[in-house]
Amino acid sequence: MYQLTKLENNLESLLLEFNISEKIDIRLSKDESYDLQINNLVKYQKHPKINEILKRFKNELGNESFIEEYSIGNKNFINIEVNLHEFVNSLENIRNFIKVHNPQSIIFDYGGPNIGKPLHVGHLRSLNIGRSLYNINKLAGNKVFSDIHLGDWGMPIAQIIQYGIENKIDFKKITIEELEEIYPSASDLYLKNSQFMESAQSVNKNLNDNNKDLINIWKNIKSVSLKSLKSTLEKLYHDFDLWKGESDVNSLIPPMLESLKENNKISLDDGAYISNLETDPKILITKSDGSYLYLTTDLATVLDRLKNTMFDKTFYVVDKRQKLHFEQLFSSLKYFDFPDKEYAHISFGTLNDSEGNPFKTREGGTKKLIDLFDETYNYIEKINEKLDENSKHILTNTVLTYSDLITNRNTDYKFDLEKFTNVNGKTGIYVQYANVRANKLITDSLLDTSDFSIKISKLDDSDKNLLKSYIKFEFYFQQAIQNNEPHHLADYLYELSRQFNAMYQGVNILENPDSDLKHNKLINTKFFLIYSSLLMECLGILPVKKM
RNA sequence: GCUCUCGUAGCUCAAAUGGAUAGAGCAACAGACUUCUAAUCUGUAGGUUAUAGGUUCGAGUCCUAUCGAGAGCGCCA
Repeated sequence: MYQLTKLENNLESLLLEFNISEKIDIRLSKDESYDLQINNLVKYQKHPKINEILKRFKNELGNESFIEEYSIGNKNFINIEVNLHEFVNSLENIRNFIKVHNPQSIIFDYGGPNIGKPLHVGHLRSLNIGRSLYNINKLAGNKVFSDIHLGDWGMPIAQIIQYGIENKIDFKKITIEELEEIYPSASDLYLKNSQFMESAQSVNKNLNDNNKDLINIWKNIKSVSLKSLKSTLEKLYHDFDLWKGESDVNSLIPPMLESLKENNKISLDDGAYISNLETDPKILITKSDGSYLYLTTDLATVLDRLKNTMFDKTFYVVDKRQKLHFEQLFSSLKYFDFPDKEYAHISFGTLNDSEGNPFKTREGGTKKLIDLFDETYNYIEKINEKLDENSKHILTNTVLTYSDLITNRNTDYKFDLEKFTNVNGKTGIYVQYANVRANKLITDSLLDTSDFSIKISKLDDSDKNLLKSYIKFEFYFQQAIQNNEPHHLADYLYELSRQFNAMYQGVNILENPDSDLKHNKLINTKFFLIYSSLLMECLGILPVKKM
């Protein structure tokens, strides 16, 4: 952790004197009576100079003011108890402690909603995980860009246009409702009717070639769709820095392909261009009619970003079934000699209904995200009829976010509305409730917030448990940012909230005759609010004022 | 057929990348309310980590096999 960086460095250079190159890792202790542990010496139990090493370690540990006490157990596990007084004095600075040393520039690619159809439940995870990682990296001091990366090009659009042409639909007057009806019919027809398929493919080819009439139709569709998309996203408290789409890179593709041909990176196979990279399966770059694929536009998108957005990394927040696509994309970037940058597929599992089956409407179609929002909203309304509209809105988004982020992103999970809206358990409602209680307490107390000191001797167990839990923040934050896994922070927020509630419930704070005890608990509450709010920010959750 | 994930308490999930006695929540059971927001809190019980081997000081985590579940596999995105 931040306060112990110096100690870690000292211990590392100490070991170097014994020709041991070892990264010292101070971690949370498994032993309940301690806070931190160092396990690095376990593997050197039989080192000839272990006794001397231990002696030097004891010297270093003894000189560290942040350490109250330590013990070296069997097998040389080292346990550390932190000095609460020193720790409490540093608590306010948590926002500085989580800053990275070398800030980087990161693009978050949300793997695009398709403009032909409304946001469906499948988009929820990409939005939640993406927003959380975006916030976490921003708090860490990295430069971040979110790009919704719309699916506004390719076969789906061509299918819609061809369907519209055949059914004499006036695209200038088209509504979102009509558009939403066309897409399923068009894609259904595409699979069943080979003549329609050919026509649609020809539309796709002509779009790629910038046919003016088709582009005008496309513009109408996109504008109608985007308006609806933005209104749904606004309701879910999502926004993006970049509203780019696949269409934006269309003009970059022909020169890119020319260059790849010149450099002998791609060649014809059954009329289509495939990568010359030896892979199984082969990587398809264009279709045999010359039109483009998912991979073609993704490659060109990287070119576009290299030109317009300085970046060190790109994170593709896209579901795990597209693993092969991203493996192909990343190996192609390398094989095609694109500039060396970091690319990662932040994959996630499927969101299923409470039975564990894919989410469907009663009619069997894909379920709209806005419908899931409305159902959750109505459910919360039933539980507490007195809530104002804004609180219901925030709580709805809390439920949709927290329940999504509490699980490891790669695990498939079941959306169980009854479970997720329960105040008991690891739910968004529970963490909001603790935050509301704490806020009310501070407001009613008229606490002087300039004095953050605590009387250590007057702390009871519930105070200490809560205070010591703040030690874990940096560890979980690091876990989250290193592995791109928000669930560590979601789980930790529950732990803090539970411990706050335990402290709150123990004794009456405001009416307490012991003024030191009262002061301690109010300051502790203040700390809880700092941490709880910061965690909510990490997760993309707004604190509710009352509930 | 090939490739890749996964299998942890009755249920839903964790486990800091190989560290000590595998942790939470729900459900169950037993308690605490003329409340600073009880939409709460306290306690009890629940495990041969799918199975069988292996690697080493140490394995839920790594390797091999078997069983079981899911996903992907050039002209969709």
